[in-house]
Amino acid sequence: MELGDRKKKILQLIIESYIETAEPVGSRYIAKKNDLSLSPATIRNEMADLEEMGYLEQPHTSAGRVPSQAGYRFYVDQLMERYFMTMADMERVNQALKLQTEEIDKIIARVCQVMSDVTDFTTVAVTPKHDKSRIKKLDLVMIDAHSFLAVIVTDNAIVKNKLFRTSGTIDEKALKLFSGLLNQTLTNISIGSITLDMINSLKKAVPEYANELIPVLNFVHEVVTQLDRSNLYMKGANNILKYPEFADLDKARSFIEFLEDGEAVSEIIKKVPDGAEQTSIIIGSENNNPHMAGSSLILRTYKIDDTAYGCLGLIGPIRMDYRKAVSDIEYFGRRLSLLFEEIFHGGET
Amino acid sequence: MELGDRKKKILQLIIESYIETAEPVGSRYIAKKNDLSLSPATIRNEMADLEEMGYLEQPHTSAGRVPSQAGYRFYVDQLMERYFMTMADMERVNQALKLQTEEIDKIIARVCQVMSDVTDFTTVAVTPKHDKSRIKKLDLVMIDAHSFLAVIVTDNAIVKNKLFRTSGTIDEKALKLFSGLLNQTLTNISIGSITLDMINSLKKAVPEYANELIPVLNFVHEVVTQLDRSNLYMKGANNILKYPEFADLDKARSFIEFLEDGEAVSEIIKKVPDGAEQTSIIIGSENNNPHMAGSSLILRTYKIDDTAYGCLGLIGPIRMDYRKAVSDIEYFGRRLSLLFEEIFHGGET
DNA sequence: TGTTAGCACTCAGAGAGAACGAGTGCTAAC
DNA sequence: GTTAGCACTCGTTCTCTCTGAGTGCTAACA
Repeated sequence: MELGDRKKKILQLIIESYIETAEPVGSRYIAKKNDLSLSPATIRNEMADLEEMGYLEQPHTSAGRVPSQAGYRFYVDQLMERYFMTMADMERVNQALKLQTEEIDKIIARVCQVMSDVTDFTTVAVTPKHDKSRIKKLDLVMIDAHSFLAVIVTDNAIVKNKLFRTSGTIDEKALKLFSGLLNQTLTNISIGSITLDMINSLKKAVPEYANELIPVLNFVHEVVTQLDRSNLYMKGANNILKYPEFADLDKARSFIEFLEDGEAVSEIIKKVPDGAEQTSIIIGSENNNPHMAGSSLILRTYKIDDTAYGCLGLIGPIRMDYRKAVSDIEYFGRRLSLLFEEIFHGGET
Repeated sequence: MELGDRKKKILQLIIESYIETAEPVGSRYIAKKNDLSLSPATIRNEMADLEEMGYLEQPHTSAGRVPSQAGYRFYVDQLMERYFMTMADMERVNQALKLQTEEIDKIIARVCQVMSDVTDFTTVAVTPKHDKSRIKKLDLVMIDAHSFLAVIVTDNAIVKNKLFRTSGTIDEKALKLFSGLLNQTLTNISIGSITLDMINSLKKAVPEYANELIPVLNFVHEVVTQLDRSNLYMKGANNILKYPEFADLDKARSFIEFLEDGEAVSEIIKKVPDGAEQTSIIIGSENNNPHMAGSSLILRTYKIDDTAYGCLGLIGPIRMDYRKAVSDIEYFGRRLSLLFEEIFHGGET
């Protein structure tokens, strides 16, 4: 059966009312609420049809209707109107983002935090893999006679460091030698192409300093592996406590624990196609994870540079305000892409 | 009135039973539970006395007794027996801590996380002020013709960095000049003694490069201010959902929000005397914050080095297992002090 | 043919009251 | 000083009824 305009309108009204109030919607309410000028009885007929088609459900005989998962899907695909973020929220976002520039990952973590504050949802953010970036400089800074610090800087300004203690005393000269060696071999090639063999071969280059060098090489390997992987940030997991869906405390707590583990969410996000700035809406059980069957995800990719994309996400109950969520996340995604554009190709700071 | 041994024993039993079950404790239960071999009636007399003295309270006539704040205080000061952390928990802690060495703040954040997992409490950790540490090296790494990265390394291995973009092109020579200038003036003196004047005076040294240098100087100032301040980490705020005290969802949520703000907790921790490794127990309204009147804090200082102390904390309901909490936090404190001892004065890595 | 008024029916939720039982304080006897 | 006995309190739980929002169906209407 094809959905007539009137049915569409009714479905939309029901869904939007339910999103707002979390209460089953009755025919009377719809009849009064708007300009269709139809009697409750007529609305009831239409609602019965919509239920038959699978877009609505009835918690029990004497309750109103509630959107089904298919109902939300139809709404999101065909009925949902565009929403615009309020100026106040935009201002808030801009304020939060205009703080000092810092490490990429920290910027992303902060966006995640702000997004959770603004949207009242649990937010996640995946940092890009840095397998395409290159080590720009590998510095060994002497701290005292028994310790030095290794600092790795990449061409997209990621800095990793680690302190080392040595058994014997070390001197600047040995450190210079090491760092020369390391810089020679490992800089200016993409992280993804650095292999364990390459790193290991360096061990043989200075056998007399092997004791000191091996831990440094392990560190390099660790950093390379780390950068080759994307990272998941999650903020505001306890925002779910704001939704009546999670009024049951045990349910809420175990869901928060499940979320904070991060594994499952990562799994879902991985399936988002890479390489284009776009928004995905995953409703309820569409995510194929029984623990999250009652939740929806809105995902949005963002661009770091031509070789790296990351992903932002909102997690909320199925009955979430998709209009607002989509508009919000798109704003954040755009802002973030823009910010990186500025950082990497923009004017002066 | 002085507390006889029998009264003490009864008080202890009541408190420990209440800590375990969160249910008011009746006379029958105490009479049966243990070897006092007294009848419920006798226990009731004693309980009435203890209530009169202010150590116990009655939620209502027909309920059992519940410890008062004064009761917990007396328990903590005089009755509480030593408890030893289980080997399993210790093992868990050691596993979590033996991962790679990294930035001090990150180690502390991780300890905070592990502590929250092991204890089921909300945990906080204050990183030490680094006002006594010194800038060891200030490096400017050229990234491309229009950008460079400033990296600051302190003598206790803290690394801060920031990316800068320049309007004109820059060359290695100018960067060398800058970094020479900066290193000359700012290294090897304690962070606390670096003044804004000192930083500003550098602006005049190379007027021709002022445009490029000023942002860097601002960054230096920012880092110095940051290091001069202690940082608060908080983990497991939603652990409070595990306690029946927070069965009311709204209460729980607003308390979590209040906690995560961090301000109030910082305020309380500030009052802990610095400079010695010790445990403080702050019960209920003793913390002087109405929002936290229903919670207790266990605080433990730890030592980074002779000039810097930090603080770990557990936050839970007043009815918390003080025995276990104290033992746990002391173990973590000791482990952390030890870890830093190793990092800064220990053998090889 | 679509719309509507009318009506019987369903069922969750609120409220009232009764029964229960855990616990108390007091008294009197041991 | 201790304990058995007993009346009393009061939160909790259960049952029952009542209420009202909402439904589906039927028959009349435009």
